[in-house]
Amino acid sequence: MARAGITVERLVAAAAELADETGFPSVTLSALARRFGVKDASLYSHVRGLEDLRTRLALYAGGELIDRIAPAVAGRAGRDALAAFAGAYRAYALEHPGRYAATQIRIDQSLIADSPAMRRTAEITYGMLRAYDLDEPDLTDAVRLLRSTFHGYCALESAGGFGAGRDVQASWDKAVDALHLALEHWPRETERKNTGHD
Amino acid sequence: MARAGITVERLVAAAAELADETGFPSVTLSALARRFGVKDASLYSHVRGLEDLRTRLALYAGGELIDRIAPAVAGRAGRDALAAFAGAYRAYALEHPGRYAATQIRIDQSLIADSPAMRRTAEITYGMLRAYDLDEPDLTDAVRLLRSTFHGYCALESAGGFGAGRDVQASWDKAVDALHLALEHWPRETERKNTGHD
DNA sequence: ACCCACAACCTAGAGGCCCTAGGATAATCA
DNA sequence: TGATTATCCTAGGGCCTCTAGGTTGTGGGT
Repeated sequence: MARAGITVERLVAAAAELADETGFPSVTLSALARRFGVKDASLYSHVRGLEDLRTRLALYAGGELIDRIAPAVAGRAGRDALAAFAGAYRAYALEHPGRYAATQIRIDQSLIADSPAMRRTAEITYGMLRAYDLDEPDLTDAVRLLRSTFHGYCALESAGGFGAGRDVQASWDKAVDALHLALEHWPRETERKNTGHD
Repeated sequence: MARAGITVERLVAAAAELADETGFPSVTLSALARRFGVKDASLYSHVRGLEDLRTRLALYAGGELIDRIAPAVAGRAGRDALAAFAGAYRAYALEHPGRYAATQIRIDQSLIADSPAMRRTAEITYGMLRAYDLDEPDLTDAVRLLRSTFHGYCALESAGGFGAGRDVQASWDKAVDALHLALEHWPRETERKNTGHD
């Protein structure tokens, strides 16, 4: 009997496609097995279970996302960098709704910590904020604000949370402008407190 | 055989409790039936199915949320109103993670449109922004920014997305400050375009 | 007070999912 | 080539949704 030639990598890649096609919640071991012409029990040789697969997918998508953002931001600073970051972020979220949804799931904090993608994301984000000349804890606060707004906007948009009356791209551009403005005139902390790289 | 006395209202209320206790994804018809000491098939007399229950829960939670926000905002304007809105929003999201998660699910747009909770939310949100003297389409853009940031922050926070290094409440206060600043110095549209109440 | 109709609940069962245990076989390597 | 290992299998348990159709408690009409 010919073998399907499954590897963890192929499994995760197929899961990513499946997520974008049918939505993250329906990336299931059964569906994946079906796609490989294999019984679902067979997948347990490659993956510990559904949760394992999903976290792998999350890290995979997180890597893809930052691989899109990094070149967009490269060589830019200030407002340009912010706009590039935002644009790449949202583009990925819209093009790959399933993968993007995967990045939102709760993951063991330790797994996140030593994921190269996450380190790279932190580097690039904090690097982008250098132009605004913020000190801790304002830096961390600013990062949290950016992440929140970007994520919130994409989540709401791809969930159909915005009405159709106003162009969604235009609102996004405005939001980025507003964030740039907020970063430039940031309400600074007078005294320095502890840091805590997000 | 004594009857359990189930109604749609009791069902949704129990689902809300269950959501907060064990997480939104595990609010299931079986679990709910178990809680009422009833077979799961019996619930189909009150609810069309799982999706029906979940959307009811979403609308219910949305109503609770705005019922928290409304009194907090009442009688305030400008920064005060914004801070009150933000505080009530986040407090609800943190106290009732399951219910809050329910509000995030994708719902038939028509169901949302004629939900009184959503109308009330729109009223209060746009009312709160009156102090900033924005015209359309900036108004809608501002609403989208606020919703995005609030939702994104709460989603990330309750998903454990923020490191422990910096106080989460302090970052939130800073974000609200930054939003207030952005609203005050909003990059206005020169020409008027179409409106589209979100 | 009684009967009827309806709503509330039941059992039975199909189908999908996750996951475990243990068996068969293809690929690989000594 | 023969042994080992990784890949895939069948079998089965548990939990889930949902449908079809049967029974029984309850309230309204007479």
